[in-house]
Parts: sequence; structure tokens; C-alpha cells
Amino acid sequence: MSNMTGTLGHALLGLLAERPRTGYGLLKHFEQSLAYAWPASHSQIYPELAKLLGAGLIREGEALPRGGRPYELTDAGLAEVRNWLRETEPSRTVRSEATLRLFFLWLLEPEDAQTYLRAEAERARTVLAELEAIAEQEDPDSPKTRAYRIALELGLRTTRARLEWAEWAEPAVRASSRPSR
Amino acid sequence: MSNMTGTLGHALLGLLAERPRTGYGLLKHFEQSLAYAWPASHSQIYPELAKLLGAGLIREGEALPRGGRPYELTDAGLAEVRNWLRETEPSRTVRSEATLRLFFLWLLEPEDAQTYLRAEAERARTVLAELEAIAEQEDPDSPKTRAYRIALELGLRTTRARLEWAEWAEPAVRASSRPSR
DNA sequence: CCACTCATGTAAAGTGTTACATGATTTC
DNA sequence: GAAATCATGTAACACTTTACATGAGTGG
Repeated sequence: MSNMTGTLGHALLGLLAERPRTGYGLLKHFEQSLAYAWPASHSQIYPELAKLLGAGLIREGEALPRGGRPYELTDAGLAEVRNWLRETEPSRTVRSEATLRLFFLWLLEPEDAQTYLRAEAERARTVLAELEAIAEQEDPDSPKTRAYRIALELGLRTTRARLEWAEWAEPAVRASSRPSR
Repeated sequence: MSNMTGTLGHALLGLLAERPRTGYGLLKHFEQSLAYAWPASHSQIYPELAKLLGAGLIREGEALPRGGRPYELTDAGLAEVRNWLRETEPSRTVRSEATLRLFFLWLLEPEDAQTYLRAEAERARTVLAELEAIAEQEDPDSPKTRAYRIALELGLRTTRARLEWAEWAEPAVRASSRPSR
């Protein structure tokens, strides 16, 4: 049963483990905290919920005012997500176009390469500010919020590392690009 | 012309900017250095090369012994990849299943959550060792190798940050998971 | 001669993005 | 009454993974 659903499905189950939510509510969650780790759009979420429903991993709750349809986790759903976490290895593939481009910086004039790295630094500063704003929110202590803090701390540390790297790289790139063909 | 090809196509053009290579040679490059930023398999590379050839961004060179077909960049191809680097914004979406799972760590017993974080630390140590081995290679100084060093430095710094985070998080998780349902 | 690496392709299935499409409720 | 937000869905296209398929040359 573990391979009935992919990463997105398990993420939905994990979110529903906290409490019932509508597809829209799940979407908002993906746009906020989870956006840094696993973005997803409504056009993926709704069909995936239908699939989870068909597999008996979630069930529908009572309809809400504006056409909202909350889903809640079934026992099978909780077992599925816990099994996924405990028994399966996470995929380690990471794709970052911004990082890929670094390998080709030597194709640019030094000034253009510097512009690119300045933008990378600026981007890191923006993300860092967003994460720091989240870190300042005081939320009630619970297992879930503690797990979120651990994820947040990873974001803070790697973003700081990225920022420091970009600030180091910007002057270092001067001699790393060729002037012309 | 810039949207005739996606990230993979531009990555292939960027690699061919250094010197002509066969599809297989490009594949090996994706499995080595580029694997950390943008993995790609042969089943993606060969059709993409055919597409680039059709678009006039690369041309075929003389056939090599074992059926190897080297491709070289055309002027249009070089212009395309440089334009991509200078004029288009890199996509910022990053997907990491290993990071996503952190948000659901509270669904596990503390010991299982700790096991997960220990594996994350171990994984970071492995990657760090790989990157450090690459860093120790002495390669001739050139614009290209300098750009690669900048990319490598990002890998080293973010991997170290990830390792330090995992070592910090492993004891911190103790109280972050719930014991049972 | 056997295994390994070099070398290239196609097909099917799964995943993700962008665009199309609609409608209710709330807030200004 | 208009705009924003809540709310759900489908369709087409693009991209990625996994499996299928084949063959030549090298090293032991």
C-alpha cells in the first residue's frame, strides 16, 4: 500500500494528521510553511485528495459554508503516513536551477556574473527575513510546533550559509568569467 | 527562441560551450558535478540533444570509435545559453523530500524521529566527504574551473550547515514527537 | 569468453505547471 | 456594486523516472 501514493499524497496525509482540512486549507499550508520544501498547487492537490479518498486513507467530513469539503485522516491513512516516515528512504534528489547556473557563470562577462551573484545574495536576504519573521511568532508549545521549529532552524541555517557564500562569491567571481569569446 | 528549450537543454548547451561531447560524455557530467544541482538521465539527454540539433543550437561532429556521436555548440547555441543566463530569472522552486519529512516528525515516536535525524547527519557527512574529495583535486586554473570552485564552495557551506543542524536537532527532537496516539 | 564500460535510443507511466472554468461569500 | 478571498475542479502540456531494447569495444 505504501506505493499507492507519492510524496505529495503522503504530505497531504501528514497535514491531515494534525486536524481535518479542506483542499483549500491544505493549499494554503503548501503556500506557506511547506513552500520551502515541497511546493504544490491546487490543480495537484484536488485530484490527489480524490485518489486518497478512493484508497480509503482519508474520508470526507461535513460540508462547510462556502462549498468547503473537509477531509479527515482514517486509521489506514495514519498508518500509511507513519509507515512512509519510518520504513521508506527519502528521495535525495534536489534540483536547483539557481545552483545549476553557477557552473556556467564563466560564460558571462565578469560584471554579469557579479550581477547574478548579487541577485543570489539579495534573494537569500529576502528568504532569511521571511524565515526570521516566522521564527519570531510565538506559538503554543506542542509536538507539532516543535517539529516545525526544527524544520525552520534548517531553513535559517542553510539560508544564512547561502547568504554568506554569495557575499564571499561576489568579489571572488571577478576573475572567473571570460571577457568575450 | 529562449523558450524553445527548458533548463535541461540550457544545461546541455552550457556543458557543450566548454568543448564538444557525446551524449554519454554529457551524461557522465550530470552524474558527477551536476548531480548535486540538476540530475538528469540518458533517457532525457538523448531526446533533448535531438531537439537542440533540430533547433540549430548544436551540430554533429565526426563520429567516434564506439558509436559515439559528439555534438558541438553553434554560434546560435552559445548566444542562446548566454542569453538564458543574462536575461532570464532562474526558477526558485526547490523540492526536498528529506526536508518535507521534518514537518511530520511529530507523528513518530521520539526514537524513530531521532533515527531519522541521525540518518540525515550521516548523509550530510557522506556528501561533505565527497565534496571535500573534489575540493582537494588540483585542477589547472581557468575561468571554468574557477566557476566550478564557486559552485563547490556553495555545496561545502550548505552541507556543513546541514550537518551542524542535524547534530543540533538530534537531541532536540527528543521532546518533539508524541509517544503514541 | 565473460563482465564491464561505452554508447544510443524508445515507450510508458508518473509528476508537475499553466491555463481554462466556475461559483459563493465577505469586505470595502 | 466591485474586488478580494474562499473554494473546487478539469485539460493540455511539459518534464522526469523507470523500464525496455540493443550493440560495440576493452580488460581480465
